[in-house]
Parts: sequence; C-alpha cells; structure tokens
Amino acid sequence: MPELPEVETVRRGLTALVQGAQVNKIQVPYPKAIVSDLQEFKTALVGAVIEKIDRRGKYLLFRFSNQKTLVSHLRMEGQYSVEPEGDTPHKHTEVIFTLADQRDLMYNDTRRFGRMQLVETGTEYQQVSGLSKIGPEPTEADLDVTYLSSILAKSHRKIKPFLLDQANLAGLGNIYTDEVLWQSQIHPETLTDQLNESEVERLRDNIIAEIKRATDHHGTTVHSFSNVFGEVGQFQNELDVYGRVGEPCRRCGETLVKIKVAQRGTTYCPVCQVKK
DNA sequence: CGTAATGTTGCTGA
DNA sequence: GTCAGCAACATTAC
Repeated sequence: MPELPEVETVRRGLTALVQGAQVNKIQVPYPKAIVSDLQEFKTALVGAVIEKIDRRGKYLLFRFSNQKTLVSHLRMEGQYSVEPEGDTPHKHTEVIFTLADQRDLMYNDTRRFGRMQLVETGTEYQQVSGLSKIGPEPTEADLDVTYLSSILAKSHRKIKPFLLDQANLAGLGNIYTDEVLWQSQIHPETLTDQLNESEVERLRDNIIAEIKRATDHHGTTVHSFSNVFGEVGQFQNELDVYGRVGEPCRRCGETLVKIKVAQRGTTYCPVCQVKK
C-alpha cells in the first residue's frame, strides 16, 4: 500500500529513531529480499553508520558512512520497526539490523514483495532499475506544468495507467490516483492527449496538493500500513472515492462505481468524471 | 473455494 | 517505439 506519503512517513520515523546509529550485526532470514549480493550486503554494512535517510518516489535510501546506499522499496506491505535487541522476530521478518545501542531495526513484509539493494552511493540512479528512469517528484518545485503538459500530449495512453507509471512522475499509486482524478473531474479512461490546458493545470495542482495533504496526515491506512512507531495513518478519513464504491459522490450525490482500468480497481463518479 | 488486494518488472503480440 | 494484457512475485482477507 505505501505510496509516496506513506513512504515519506516511514522515512521521517526512521530518521527520528535510527539516524546516527551504527550497525553491529545483520541477519537475513529471507535472503530473497536482498537483490544485490548477500555476502557483500552483510560485510559492507556491519560497522557502518546510518548517516541519513533519503527518499525518492517510493524508494527509501539509507545513506551509510562508508559511501554505501541501501535502496529499499516496500512494495505492497513492507514495514520497518525498531525493537529492543533480541526481541523475537515477527513471522514475516526478513532482515534484522542489530544496532550498536542494543536495538534491532527489523524489516517485516507479509507479502514478501519488498526488495533491498546495496549500491555505491551516487550510483543508485544507474544501478536500480526503478530509479534509472523515474520521473519528477510531485511537488511545486519539481513537477513543471510545461513538462507534464508535454508528456501528456505525446502519450496515447489512458490517464490512469499514465499516472501510475513512475517514469512519468514519481510517487502516485492506486489510491491517490483515483483521488486526484476525482478532484480534477477527469474520467480515468480519458486519453492523455485529449486533456486540455486547464485540465492539465488542475490535475497538476491537485496531485501536488493531495500528496502534501496526505503526507501531513501521516499517510493512508487501508489494509496494513503503519509507520515505524506502529501507528496508522490518518488520511483514510479524507478519501473521497477510494474504497467508497456504492457510496454517494461528495460533489454531486451520484453513486460511485468501480471498474477495471489497466487491471487495477478504479473507483470514480460517473456524473462528475465524464469520458470525452 | 475463488477472487481481489496497495507495486513493479518483464514478456508477448498487435 | 508504443501500448495493452497478462503472468509472476507470495500472502492475507473476505
């Protein structure tokens, strides 16, 4: 479930808890979670200090003192937690970083889809496939309206899969895409080259505002998301369409419907969001 | 039991 | 080259 606001919430929690901590020992009960060489992963990180935790799109970037960067993607249900050293791992604990201050940083993943990759700091944009062609962050500073307008015009896809494609812009997943399209009054199957100038501007502004608002609410918890403190998000109370199929549209009162677009469940208002 | 679920990658064929 | 569709990854919940 983690989209950009959830990953950013995790990043902030990790920063508060483990920035500056040194790794003493690493256990990997689920080796498939490590995409890069497992031995190298362990030997390089033991003794290293977590200097900083960055984020790009839905990727977490742990910056270590020895010029190594641990790239971590939570995919569907990856979670970090910090426990006293030696606490029993959870059923789905995949990686345990024992810290020099007698705590364990655990990575848990019920779906086992999340992946980690260790790279030389600075090479992550070449080394990590998802980062090599990632689009701009959905922020006022980075998501330029001219850029967005130009790639929309060049594409012949439906707007929903276009927005989910991290190469176009980073950070949106199924939930916020449905929300932003409802706010912008755009049908999810609208072809991107059919959007007019004012629709593009509206879409951009809504994307930026929605991601910021969801981050301010510490993300959305619909199935399992919680931050490193085990706390759920607050934004699920603010959702207008996602998870509200059969309920009335908050704008016009019409019953919201759910369809499949590019194999993804998609909820929208058939009155407010009309196909061209 | 069948189906769907939040993400990403890679393949196939049009 | 572009795009849609599908499978795969592995598990849980309804």
